[in-house]
Amino acid sequence: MKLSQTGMGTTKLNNIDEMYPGQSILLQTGQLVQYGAGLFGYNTIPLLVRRNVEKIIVETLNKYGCIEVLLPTLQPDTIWKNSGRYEHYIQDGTMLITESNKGTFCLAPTGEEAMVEFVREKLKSYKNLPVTFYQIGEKYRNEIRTRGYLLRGKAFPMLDAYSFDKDAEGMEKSYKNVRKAFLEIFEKIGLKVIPIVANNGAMGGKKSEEFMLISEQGEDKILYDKDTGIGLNTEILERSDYKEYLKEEYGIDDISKFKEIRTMELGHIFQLGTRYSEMMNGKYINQEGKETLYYMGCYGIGVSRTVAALYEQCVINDEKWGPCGFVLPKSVAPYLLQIIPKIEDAEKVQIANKLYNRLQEIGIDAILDDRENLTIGTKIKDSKVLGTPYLVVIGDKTEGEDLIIENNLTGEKIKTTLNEVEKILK
RNA sequence: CGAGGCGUAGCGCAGUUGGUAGCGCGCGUGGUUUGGGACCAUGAGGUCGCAGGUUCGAUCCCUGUCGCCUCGACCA
Repeated sequence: MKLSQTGMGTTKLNNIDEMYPGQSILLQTGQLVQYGAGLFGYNTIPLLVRRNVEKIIVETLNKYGCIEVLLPTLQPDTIWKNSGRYEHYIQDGTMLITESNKGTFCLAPTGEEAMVEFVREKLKSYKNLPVTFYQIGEKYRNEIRTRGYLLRGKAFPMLDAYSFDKDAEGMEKSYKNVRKAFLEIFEKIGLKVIPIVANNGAMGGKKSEEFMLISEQGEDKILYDKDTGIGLNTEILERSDYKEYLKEEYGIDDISKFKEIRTMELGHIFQLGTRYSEMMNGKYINQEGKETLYYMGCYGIGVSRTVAALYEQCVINDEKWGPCGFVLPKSVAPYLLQIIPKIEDAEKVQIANKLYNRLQEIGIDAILDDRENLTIGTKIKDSKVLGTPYLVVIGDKTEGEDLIIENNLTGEKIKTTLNEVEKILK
């Protein structure tokens, strides 16, 4: 990518939001654009980060045997009326609807209804079970109060997965499968996320866990035991049967040692049992030829929230400048290297172009800072604003094709040559 | 929906005890620069959120309204 073509200039940072410095920087530098409360547009780099996160999710779930599909977000109101959730979601204002001369349509806040409709045609026999379908699609929730930019918005991409099983035992197995996949996903992305006991709340069902990132920026409070790694959402304590619930479903006896910490909920998984199958008449034909209710599980990851959490986590907090940019982890950084030539020196520009073209040929995306009238210092700062993990300056100190690659995270400088750069980037 | 705060140039902000507006950054042009947000000169850019009211005159005062942010309530 040639930086001059992106329109993504940078600016001096001012008055960074103390609570969410990362997203504040994204907004001030035009990488995110706000359209209203909880409504955001993405410039190319955050968009590509989001795609990379989605790619990790897709590849991992596929590896765990899940099947990707895509369901419509704009849905006829009938499927919500049939499931009985229409009134609830309209009353609490969560679901947005749009009227037309062809009837009323709902902007789906979640996907259970659509998924049960989807499998109705596909999973007629026990021979088709078990299966887990998933999609990554935009969800719409008219939140009463948005919060923390992308952390709680009104329109956001969400991974939602649904497992269908013959019985409770199968459901437990599917649940564990996705649970493991989720842990792997967050590990690959580079976020230390812990699964904790959650209240299954409005979703009903049996067992439920949330995938939490420990962070003061989160809106959840959990009780957590550092030594055992076991935690639970404080919402649980509002249940009258919480002691039995913890003991029976999770084998937790004693929570006296647990300490309260703040976290950000990035994912949530549920064992639904037959509750939704009953509501939506989701049935298959069993071995005896009888119609039987599915045992379902559902699983979600807030994709944009994960991207926001990731950006917030990799903010550079400079002693002199304060929060002044990012170093994105290599696992999701769309561009690994920022090439900064001394633009007035034709020879250096030529070397920079050669490097850029060569990397492009071998499939490594780099940013070439071809903007004029900016000092090299400014461009180095900008590599951090954009979150690029490595930078190389091609200027007066550069001799021929010998290059010095700088690691933006560690500050380490590594000598290499134009033809061997990729060895360092890997 | 309860409580508080804020709406002035693309971004971040001043300001006018009422006489239609400035600063820094960014942007255009000319020049000097170029290894950790360079500098000089010169330009462009605003219905001061919107609507009423008071006034000779409102961006400023009053009323209403809309939008945004934070805390609370709520929440797959």
